[in-house]
Amino acid sequence: MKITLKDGSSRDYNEPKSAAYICKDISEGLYRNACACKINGEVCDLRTVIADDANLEILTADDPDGLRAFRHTASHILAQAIKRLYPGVKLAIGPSIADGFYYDFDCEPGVLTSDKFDEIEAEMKKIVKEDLKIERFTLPKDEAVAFMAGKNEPYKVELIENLPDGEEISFYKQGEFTDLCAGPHIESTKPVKAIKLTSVAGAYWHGDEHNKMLTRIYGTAFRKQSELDEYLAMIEEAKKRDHRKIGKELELFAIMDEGPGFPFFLPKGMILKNTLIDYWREVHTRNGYVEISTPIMLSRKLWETSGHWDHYKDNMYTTVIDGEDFAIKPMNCPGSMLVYKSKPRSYKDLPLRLAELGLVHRHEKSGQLHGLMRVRCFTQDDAHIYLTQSQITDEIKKIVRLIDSFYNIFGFKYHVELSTRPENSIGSDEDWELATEGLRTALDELNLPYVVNEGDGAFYGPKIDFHLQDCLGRTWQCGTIQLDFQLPMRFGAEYVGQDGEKHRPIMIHRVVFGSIERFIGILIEHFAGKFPVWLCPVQIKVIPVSEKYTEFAGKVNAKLIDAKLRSELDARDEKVGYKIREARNMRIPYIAVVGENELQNGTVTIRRRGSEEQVTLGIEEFIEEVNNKIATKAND
RNA sequence: GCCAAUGUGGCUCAGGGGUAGAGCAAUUCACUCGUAAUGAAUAGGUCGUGGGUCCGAUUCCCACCAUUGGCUCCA
Repeated sequence: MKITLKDGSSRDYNEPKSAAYICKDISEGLYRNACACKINGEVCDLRTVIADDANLEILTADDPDGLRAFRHTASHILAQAIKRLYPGVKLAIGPSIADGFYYDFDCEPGVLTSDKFDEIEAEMKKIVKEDLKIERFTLPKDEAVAFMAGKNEPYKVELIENLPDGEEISFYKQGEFTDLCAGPHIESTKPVKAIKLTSVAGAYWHGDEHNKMLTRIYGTAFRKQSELDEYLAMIEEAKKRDHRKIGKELELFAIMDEGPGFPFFLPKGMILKNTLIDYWREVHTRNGYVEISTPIMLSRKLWETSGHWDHYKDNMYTTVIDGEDFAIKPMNCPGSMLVYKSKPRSYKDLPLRLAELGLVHRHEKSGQLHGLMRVRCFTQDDAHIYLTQSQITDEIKKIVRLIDSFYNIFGFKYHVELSTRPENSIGSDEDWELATEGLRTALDELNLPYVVNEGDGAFYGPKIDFHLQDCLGRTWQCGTIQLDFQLPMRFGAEYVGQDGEKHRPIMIHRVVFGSIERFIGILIEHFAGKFPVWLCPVQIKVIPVSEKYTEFAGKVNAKLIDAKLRSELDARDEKVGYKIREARNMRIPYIAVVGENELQNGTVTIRRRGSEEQVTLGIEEFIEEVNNKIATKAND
């Protein structure tokens, strides 16, 4: 047989050989680092025996698939250590994940807690040192069930029973420990030299909250201690960008015990928020949107018509006014619908784009609140677009381009998901089909890569979601575009067509920021508080060298404020160095120092954020520089 | 909501069965200063809340609230 390698070279063998054998044949060094391989493009175990001509690629821990195999082995080592230390614990599942691995265990409460990590890690290191050879074997399904039943592992039995009949079930054995596993795995426990358990958490069996909660231990693993140390240092650095920490430091927002999930915007955070909104208004006006504002609280009857009372009631805050039920709006759409219906509409009005910066309230469960990212009241930069079926694809494309252009300003990377019909939904199959195809077509025509999220749509229609990343790589849904045939029908919305007949419009719900609160959270973490100048709550700090120059500094500051720049005077009786330090800590982009020289010449000596260099400029010249920076919305 | 951890002055944190400490911030005074912390003094906390155990609780136990990491859910 002929084995073709990644570099195009090939090797011939007269009899079937394992990938591991061939790898060793290529190079001992490569073999030492090999974790898995790709045979004809498919990720396989190194133990896989190749009998025919094939393309072979050896995967090391530098390759994502190789690293996955490596860390999957680490998760087995964790399970083995747990079984040694706590034989009564039952095994569930243990895959590798983006930054490491986890394993789910069923145990009595309090058995597996983070204070046991030292002990568990010590046992894991022992297993690594033992250099246990990892062997793969398969069993027919019934024997596999019997095997795991014999080991008293009910979760494994359930997993096997759910596998297709007639399939050979694969197992991996290392020393006394055997686990049900599809693989691939590395060949021995020995290379897993740098392991760290990172956290413990509850996780439902099969991810279903009706099932038992298991204990999940998260960890990560590398080939070298230095790589692990580097990773942990990187995580520590990333945590310094946490919007909750920076939000406090820069006095942007606060969340008080008196209002869990209800953020307060402080003066500086309010500038950030308003600046974003100003820009948003400008762009939307330019793009044919008109703005409305609808009440925060509306009658139960409205929510019954919209379907929210039946489908969203657990998340709504309600009250009683004059003996009648009211709900605080969790969404803006029904209000928008009433505005649409407030007068007769013509086909000439469509697409009608009604935008609203709507403050919505949703009762999120206590455990899911997270700084500004997940709150109980937030401002959606909402818009509802009423249009005809033939206008759908074009309009969706326009919105996608709009969202893309917004995110590009900040340099955000995002990924797109298309979510389809959920179980708890309203509307006909035909409408769902039509709506989903409309979204799909727009994405396809724009050549935008996306993943499909089956069953994850809103109860009234499918959606396109835009996801942004926070400092730790967790993704948050921000922009979304939802197509809705239901609400226009429920509310009996109409327009008069060219034919003089009444027709039903289709509705698009869309947000760009998503929630302004969440978007600001992402913004803070993305820039680590070093916002582009146009967004900075304070753009310039004017610092007099001593009290003698406070008056002059005040004049400079006033001039900057007159030029519509956000400038602050630091008139405190402190040394220059002290005030500079503080201005830097506040990530202020321009520090303007004035003393005798500047007083004589009518200049300012400035320091730009990120630079130690001092430049003396005329005041007008400085104003021009800052204005240019603002106009371009440039990031640092 | 579920699993686990945490909760000490405005902030960051130490301590610990005999009713609390540091640094920064604040206030006052002195210095009048040229690019990442001038010095001194003063003030500030019933140790998240409510119960319980104990001669005595901030410390131990229970409940609740909030926060953090996950799960589930979601903008």
